[in-house]
Amino acid sequence: MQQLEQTLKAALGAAIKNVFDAEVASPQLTLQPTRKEFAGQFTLVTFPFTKTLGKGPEQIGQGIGEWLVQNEPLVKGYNVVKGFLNLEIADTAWVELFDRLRQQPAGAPIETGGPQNVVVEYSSPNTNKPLHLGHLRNNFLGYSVAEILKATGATVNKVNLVNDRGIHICKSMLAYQQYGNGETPQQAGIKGDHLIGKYYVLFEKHYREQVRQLEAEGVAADVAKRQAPMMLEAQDMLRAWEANDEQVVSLWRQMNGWVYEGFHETYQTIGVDFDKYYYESGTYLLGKERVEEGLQKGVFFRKDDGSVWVDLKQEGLDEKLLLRADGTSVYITQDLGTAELKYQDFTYDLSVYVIADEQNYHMQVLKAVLKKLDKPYADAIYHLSYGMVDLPSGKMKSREGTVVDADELVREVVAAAQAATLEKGKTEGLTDEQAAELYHMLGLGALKYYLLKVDPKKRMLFNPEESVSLEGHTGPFIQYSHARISAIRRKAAELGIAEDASLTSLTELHDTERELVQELGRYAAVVTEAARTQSPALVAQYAYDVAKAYNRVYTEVEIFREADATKKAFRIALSAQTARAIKTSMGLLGIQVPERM
RNA sequence: GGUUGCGUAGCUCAAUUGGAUAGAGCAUCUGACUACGAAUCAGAAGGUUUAAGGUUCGACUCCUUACGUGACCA
Repeated sequence: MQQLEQTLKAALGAAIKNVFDAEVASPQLTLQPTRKEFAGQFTLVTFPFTKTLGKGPEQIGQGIGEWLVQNEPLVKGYNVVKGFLNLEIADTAWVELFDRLRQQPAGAPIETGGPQNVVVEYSSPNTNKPLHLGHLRNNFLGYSVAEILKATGATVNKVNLVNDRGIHICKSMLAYQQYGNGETPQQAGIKGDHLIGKYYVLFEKHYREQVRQLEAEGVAADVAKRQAPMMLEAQDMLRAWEANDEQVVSLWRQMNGWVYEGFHETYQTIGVDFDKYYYESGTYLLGKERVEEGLQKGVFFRKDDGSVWVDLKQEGLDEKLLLRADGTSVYITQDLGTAELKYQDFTYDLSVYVIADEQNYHMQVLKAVLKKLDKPYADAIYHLSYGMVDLPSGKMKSREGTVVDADELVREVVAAAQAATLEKGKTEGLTDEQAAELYHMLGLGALKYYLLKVDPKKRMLFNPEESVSLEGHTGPFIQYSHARISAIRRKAAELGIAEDASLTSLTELHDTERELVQELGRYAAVVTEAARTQSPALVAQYAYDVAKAYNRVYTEVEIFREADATKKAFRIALSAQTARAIKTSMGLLGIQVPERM
């Protein structure tokens, strides 16, 4: 389609030169798709030229349109509505475009001139509780953005930075030590991450009890929170951990090991993966070195109490703590170390951090601090800041128990897909194993699409009923379209109709066919834009548009009953190409599509 | 208090980055299966784009103010 637009733009330039004897820079010639209610496929807005050409917008449109019809074979007709020149492109051009599309090798990179060596950090869980709905949006986004960037020919490494140390981890450990009786995931019959989550909750429960007790004894609220025995013990444990206390470290290893097994299982289930893991326990010391470096360079300063700060007022930010008075690290300390490690490992020209928008300020600070340190990789850092997921009941709050657990949610969407499939009686001829695979594909397709179709930057509402819906603007709608096309292709194969027949004798298209070809032609532009803005939502919308356009063709024209052999061959080829477009764009979202459903 | 994001149909989301009569899905109503897969398609209804001003050929989009709502920083 780019070629087609290039040719058109060149012709438009020539038209303006010939009719109005003026030059217009090519970037000023912006073509947009013609709105449905008017004839044509491309529209030129002529308002911007009224000044330079000294004519009215309609006059300009008429002049250009007339010249194009006379001199440019691509343009078969035009109409002018106010300042809009609508161009009708000859069907032969659309057939040629289609022919080029289907001959493109699968997986050929889309050249965008964008970054070539990318690191995408996503997921990045804490090891004190299982993954929840918010992590799912994060995971699906990260995976999809990585795939989209790969499609532009970039080398992409997906990394997971595990937050495996700190006071919150010690809380779970402490509760386990006190109430666990050596329980293991195997004994308890639950996943390791859920087991640890259980003890984290237990900590909170007993801790709050102690705070209440102290308050009842007349201790002030903030003092009670700091002085509660369990909090003090957790802090002791953190110090012991940092001092490498053998017993504490060994418990930490054991419990984190259980969590990792649990996470791994979840990652496999939801179909995401990582090329490399980083652990904050392995990067925070390097971060401390960077703080030292900043002190030596004189870009950081030490306060009287010994804490280390950076002044970012020049950058429009504030003063920021980098190291506590007791020498222990804060979040940003380890982030400095991780950024450096990642650069050592991958020498990226783009480093994406998939992190919720509540950390906007933090990420600005990180980038600014790295710039202060004069790190070459500071500018390559990009915060893919996504909005939080709300529930119909409001915000998810772990303290109020309103958190939607990821594993449970996945089970529910798969069960819903199973129920719907059984109700429709579509399991005929499938083995139990194939059926289970299908339910999984559909359930996850619904959930992933639901979370990815919204602009990442925006906060979104999670409605449990809509997330498992299989109709309308959903993943399963698109999957269904693919399955239906597959049925057609199977039949075509049985009938011996080739998908790559020559189409040179085809000169006329049905309106719906033309619209579908135009959709198919947008693919490269959509991926380019999605990569630039790091927005899988654009790809999600595109996959839907393609499926929708195909379904219209399907009801409007006949395929196997078509008498004209060329038209029949074209429709089979169009079906095949549509299936390919659906499969690849859904693939960029991490969603698989079935052959039958 | 300071910084910052958001506000579009009853609900959930779009709107090619300043372009035409603001589009989809859900929900509601109507129509299309003895056909190639109805998890589909077609149609109806639904809007002062929170409000008021401003910028210009043109504003959901940019600017100002107010209101509502969220996040972050103390």
